Amino acid sequence: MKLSTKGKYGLYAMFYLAQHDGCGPQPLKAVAEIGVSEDYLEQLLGNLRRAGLVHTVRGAQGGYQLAKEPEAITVGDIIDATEGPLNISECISDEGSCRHSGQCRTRRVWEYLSNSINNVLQSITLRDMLEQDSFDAIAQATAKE
Amino acid sequence: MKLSTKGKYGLYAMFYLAQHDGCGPQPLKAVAEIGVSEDYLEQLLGNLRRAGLVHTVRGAQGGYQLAKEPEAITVGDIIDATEGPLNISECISDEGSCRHSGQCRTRRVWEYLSNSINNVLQSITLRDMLEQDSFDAIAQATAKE
DNA sequence: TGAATGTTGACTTTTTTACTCGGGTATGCT
DNA sequence: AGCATACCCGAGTAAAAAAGTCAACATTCA
Repeated sequence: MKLSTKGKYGLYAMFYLAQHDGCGPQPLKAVAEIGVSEDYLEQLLGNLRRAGLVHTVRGAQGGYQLAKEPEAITVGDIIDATEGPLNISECISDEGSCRHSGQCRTRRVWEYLSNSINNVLQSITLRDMLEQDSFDAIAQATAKE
Repeated sequence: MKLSTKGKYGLYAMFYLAQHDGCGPQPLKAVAEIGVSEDYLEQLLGNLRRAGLVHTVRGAQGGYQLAKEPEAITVGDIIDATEGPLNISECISDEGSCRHSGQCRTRRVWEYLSNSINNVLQSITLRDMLEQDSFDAIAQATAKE
């Protein structure tokens, strides 16, 4: 189970925009400094725009900027917009795919897992990422022993 | 982000073995009733065996059975054995891949997410799945609102 | 008008998934 | 011993998804 590059670059890009929040629109070329080709990044920012997370200004001196305050954007929002909704098992989205009795028990496991992941992703905002201490407080709960 | 069929069938198979725990070795043909070809299932059970989760008996009247008590096997163990270890971002496993300052902030997010998912997966045992009430108690904490 | 910048959809390449297949090895039964 | 019932292993393959590229277009500013 892993994240695709879309979610990864998507978060890099959004964090970049959060760091430059209030400095006017950032052109694609600047955002691409995070280490991804402009052509590919363009697609991701398109998804983020359609999800209402970034605002764009076309034309010269245009670019991308956050559509909301950093505290109003969660990591979950970003992953959702770039990777599509979390789908651990089609068992959860497709009602018809569960036939065997044994499978219904596992279905509850996927459900529980999905909920847990979503809760975690929704609990972290871009503001938390900007402020080291804020994130530390969140992360502390589940640190490795 | 999604699970592959390996993890899914792996859990189905292990749950099947848990249901037949103490009834002697279950032949591949019987386990395949969960709805997967014998050829494919064989691979998955091979991984589960190498991970020490199932015990096999070769020859006639042979088959597969749990290597430990159901309460000693977690969903995390099974996913690990069949899908390989959780790898949200190579940022966490490969030390060299983190160069930009912005990426290091996101790295902590992946770390936190990985830990959270592992905690959830490790918290559910096959015994919990066998006993409905036991699972309900675990799942209650993160139910949807 | 022209340079800078975002928009769009199609296309290609690469990687991963999800299998299948064939030949091997071990064991129990008669 | 011989045969049937099983598990064991690694190679091969087709389909799908991911990752990235590209070309033509639309918008805005100076």
